[in-house]
Amino acid sequence: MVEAALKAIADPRRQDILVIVHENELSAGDIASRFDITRPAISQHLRVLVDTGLVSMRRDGTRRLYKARPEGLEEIRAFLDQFWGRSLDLLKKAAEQEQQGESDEHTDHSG
Amino acid sequence: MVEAALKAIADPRRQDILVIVHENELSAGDIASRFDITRPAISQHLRVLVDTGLVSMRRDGTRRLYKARPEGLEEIRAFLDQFWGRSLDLLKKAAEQEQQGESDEHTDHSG
DNA sequence: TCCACAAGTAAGTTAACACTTACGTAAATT
DNA sequence: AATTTACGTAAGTGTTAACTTACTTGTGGA
Repeated sequence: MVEAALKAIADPRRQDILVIVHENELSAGDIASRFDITRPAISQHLRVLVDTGLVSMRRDGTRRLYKARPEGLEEIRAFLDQFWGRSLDLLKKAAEQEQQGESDEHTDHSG
Repeated sequence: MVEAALKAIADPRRQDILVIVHENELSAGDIASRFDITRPAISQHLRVLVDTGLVSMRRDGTRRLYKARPEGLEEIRAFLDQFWGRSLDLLKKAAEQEQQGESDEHTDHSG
């Protein structure tokens, strides 16, 4: 379930939508008007975002209002936290030491 | 660039790989042996993980050893943090209050 | 140098997905 | 009830990507 949210947030268009509905609760048409793609396409993205719990929706007459759902993002954060067992802090320190030994990229794979 | 990492981590197979190479530095073949899919498939996943900075690689004779790169994950976390402007805390509080008003799912979309 | 081992690369296949246009649906207006 | 407004759904298309089976590359040993 959280995996679906991760997949959902990986899409750049949905990222943009999330940013837009972050502070403002907006209608589907309003959201769509800010993009170059068609309204149905936005509708489908909104569907994904609602299904994965990243956005909530409520009806207002003939319109549908969407807004970001902080809990959804929080789930992703929690998932990433437990992802490699919260030993992140330890590994981070190791990484900081590593930084002094090598100042280049992570791997060259040029051969 | 971070977006690519997000996309990379969204894949369940790569998530599994990340977990495996989280604490142990393993060879490509060793990693592949833990999955049902073919070795080339794993090789391609490893390529993606290295390219997005989530995993590092070093050569050891004829083998190639992979291990998780905490910095990569950290970048994703940082991205999510700034994603909706760190006002997450405020929204989280709002969400906690919201919990008392509604105990059901985020949206029903059954109509 | 010839062989074996470890791994990446190429090319092709299938499925997923982000789109499109066309159509259906439901609430407000007249 | 018919119309308008706001939106979702259906069906089809092109592209991406996760796989497969072959093949190539590179390292170490006899």
